[in-house]
Amino acid sequence: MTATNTREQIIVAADVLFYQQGFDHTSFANIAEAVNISRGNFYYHFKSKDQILSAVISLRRSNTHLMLKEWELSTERPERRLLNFIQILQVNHDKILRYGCPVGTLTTELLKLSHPASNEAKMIFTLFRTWLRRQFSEMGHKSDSDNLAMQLLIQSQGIATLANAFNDAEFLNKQVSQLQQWLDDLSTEMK
Amino acid sequence: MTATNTREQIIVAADVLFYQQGFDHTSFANIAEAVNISRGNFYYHFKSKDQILSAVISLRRSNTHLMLKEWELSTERPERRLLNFIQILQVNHDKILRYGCPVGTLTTELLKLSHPASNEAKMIFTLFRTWLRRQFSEMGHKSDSDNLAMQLLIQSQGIATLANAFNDAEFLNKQVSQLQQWLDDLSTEMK
DNA sequence: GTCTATATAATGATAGAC
DNA sequence: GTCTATCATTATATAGAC
Repeated sequence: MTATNTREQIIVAADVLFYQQGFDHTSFANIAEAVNISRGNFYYHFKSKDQILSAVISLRRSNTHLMLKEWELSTERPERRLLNFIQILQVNHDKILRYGCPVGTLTTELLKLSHPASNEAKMIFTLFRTWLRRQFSEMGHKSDSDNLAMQLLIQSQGIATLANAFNDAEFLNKQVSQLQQWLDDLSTEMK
Repeated sequence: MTATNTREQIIVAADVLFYQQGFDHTSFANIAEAVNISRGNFYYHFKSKDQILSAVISLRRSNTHLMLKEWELSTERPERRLLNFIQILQVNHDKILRYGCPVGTLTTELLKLSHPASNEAKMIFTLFRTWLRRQFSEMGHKSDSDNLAMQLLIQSQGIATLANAFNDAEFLNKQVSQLQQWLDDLSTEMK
């Protein structure tokens, strides 16, 4: 197996496990089992657990960045782009119910651990915030674009947390519909 | 030191530490240091770490129950009672910024750990949900009382998560004001 | 690049003296 | 009721053979 290959596999496996079990609770043994390598082999690719976390957060940041770019290229209409954001909750329906929002839960955990990487994790929120703000601005909501961006983040975080807590699929579907309606009202309002 | 006294102290110290550091990350050594007892003495009062968690959740449930009772006795007007709920975010301002919402963060963590006590933790959400529903119902919003209760929970969870992530006091204050305005509109709407 | 074997520290938990 | 001493287990991390 090539070096980059194994390294990539470790990052991807850690990404999933950190999401499902949390960072602190996930051990090298867990990741090693998922990738099918020995624990000792780890330290050829990463010097510490924190370095794996760094790599995972970098991956998430770049994936998020790519996703937002794609949404921007897929259509000229900002309302359509924003619809993509809302539909993350729908697309990742089952994962949200079981594990909540990957961005929110990781950031919250790292903050409680007083982990230095919490700032890096937070940047994913900032990525979304800036992108959302730009879409609202393009929609014509110049002056309150940041407020609207934060409203959408608040909603998605709250919905994910409660859908997870209550393990309620119907609730999740209903809230996504209400969010879509909110966005619709907001765009017709500007015409 | 009497048995109940030390036992109470352990529960209270664990309550704080679980909130600040998370359940999994908090060790007996941490709690022992806070209470100023030896690690061995623990097992006279609790058979396991899970039993301490159980006691902490029970305490939180009973405290929440008491608080809601008090709010109900303090005024006959449901809008005033609901205002108390919104103002938790204001009253616990600094804690929210540093550690997020105690109910949401514990429930989320226990779900990720697949911990059997997650259901008990979830009950605190249910306590709020039922209480909020009753207030909205008394306000005249009979048919959509549960939806409104969940809207308020969504907002408070989302606001707490993002205020924590961005460590933004101004954001928190502003969102509390907006929630109060939302509640105000909702109550004048019924007159 | 990957393995086995091992060092080291911390964890939850127990036993028994006082 | 509280302590010290200790056990078993797990964790991150290292050393060195292949």
